[in-house]
Amino acid sequence: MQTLSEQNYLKAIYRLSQDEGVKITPTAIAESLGNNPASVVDMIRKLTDKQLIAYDKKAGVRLSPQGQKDAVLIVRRHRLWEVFLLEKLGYHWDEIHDIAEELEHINDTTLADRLEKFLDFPEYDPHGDPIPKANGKMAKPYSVSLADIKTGTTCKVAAVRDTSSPFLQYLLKLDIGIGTTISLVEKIGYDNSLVISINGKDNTTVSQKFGENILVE
Amino acid sequence: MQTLSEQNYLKAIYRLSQDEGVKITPTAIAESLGNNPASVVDMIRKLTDKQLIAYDKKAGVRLSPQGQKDAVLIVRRHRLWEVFLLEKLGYHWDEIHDIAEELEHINDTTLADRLEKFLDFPEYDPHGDPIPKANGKMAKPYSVSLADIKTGTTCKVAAVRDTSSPFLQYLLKLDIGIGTTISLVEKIGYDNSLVISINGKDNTTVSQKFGENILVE
DNA sequence: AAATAAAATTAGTCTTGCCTAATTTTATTT
DNA sequence: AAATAAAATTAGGCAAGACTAATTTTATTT
Repeated sequence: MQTLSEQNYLKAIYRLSQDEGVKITPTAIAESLGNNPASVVDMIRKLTDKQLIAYDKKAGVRLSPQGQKDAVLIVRRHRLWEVFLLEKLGYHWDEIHDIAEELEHINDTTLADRLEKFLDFPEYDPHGDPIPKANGKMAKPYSVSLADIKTGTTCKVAAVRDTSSPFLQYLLKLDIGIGTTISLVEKIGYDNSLVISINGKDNTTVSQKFGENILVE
Repeated sequence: MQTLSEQNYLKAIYRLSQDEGVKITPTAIAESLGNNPASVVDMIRKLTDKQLIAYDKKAGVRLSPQGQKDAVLIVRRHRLWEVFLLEKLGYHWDEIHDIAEELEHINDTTLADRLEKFLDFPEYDPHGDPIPKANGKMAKPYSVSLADIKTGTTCKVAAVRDTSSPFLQYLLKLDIGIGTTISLVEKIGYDNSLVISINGKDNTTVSQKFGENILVE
């Protein structure tokens, strides 16, 4: 098994690899973890030695089959714990990420499977991210954002891209959660702000950045 | 807050301080953690600087009020997680200690309290150890062992002193758990072995060490 | 009380995982 | 293509937390 740090690197690389066609560079990993690129180079060497990743200057960093498996397991644990914290312990969705970030590292052969069963095999976590099954398979993540849809369309919130507390608290204030109905009333050409109607209520204007962080179906 | 290592030292010192009247020496701590005494001396300095312990050559190591508080909180978390693992996830009592050992370090202001509520405020953990309340108070631990009672007496298993997997698996094989009725039929003078009857069934002979690790009421 | 044994401490080392500063390599402009 | 900017890498260092070996202090025997 890996150290805590190694696991966090694997997770970061996995997350970056979700943006298909984007090369995973040391700098990108460094930014993602808030570390110095020099530290990343060290860790790339270590993870390469352990055969968890492969690094090629041209292609960037890629997870090996084993690295992929390990990363997915960490993500699985993270998302299952998030469901537990929300559903069983009554946390709000803006409070669970950081705690799950610690819980995900607890490693026991049957823990994730037992937790999954206890939670009745949830498909998605409270932020709308699909939960990998024990075999590593999972539903396709949502990918269409509120900023992508056509003016006049109505959709439902399926997931959030940003799981940070400030963003989620803002959503709470706007009364937006998973399943909320949103209509895109107008796109402001000047700065791509979005005028939306939440659950059929009065119009609200939100930024492009905001819209990009809400995934819909 | 403390590092993982610091927390483990606090916990070890707390555990040792449960044997009243016994001086807590660097060597004792080292043995308890499987570390080298030299490492313990380093950590004693660090914890002293942080005012979590006080060290006096004569009196040995003692927890400060803050250190005591922190240690009890770790124990509280450990025992609550053990209840969770057994009752909610269906683990057996010989499997939970090591997992709880990791879970206990997860630090969030409300996590332990929420977990306690979710578990319906258990008083004892699956090994019979009392669970500290949020204010640090807890029931008195059981202290009379099977080796302490008089021949001919019948009692109930209240707790186990040894929570290691081998011991608990042995108990499983003997069909002994918390609440099991045991009668002490005879003490063998030669080596203090105990002849016992479990739940009124045929006699079994167990060692003195075994008897000392079973606490009864 | 001296001799011996045990415990505590110090000194120095190692690994992990991070850092900064300097340098080299690769990309992007002009 | 040369100049410049950005990214990657190397070198050297630091703190935490462990270790071993050597030394000093304290306890226990004889």
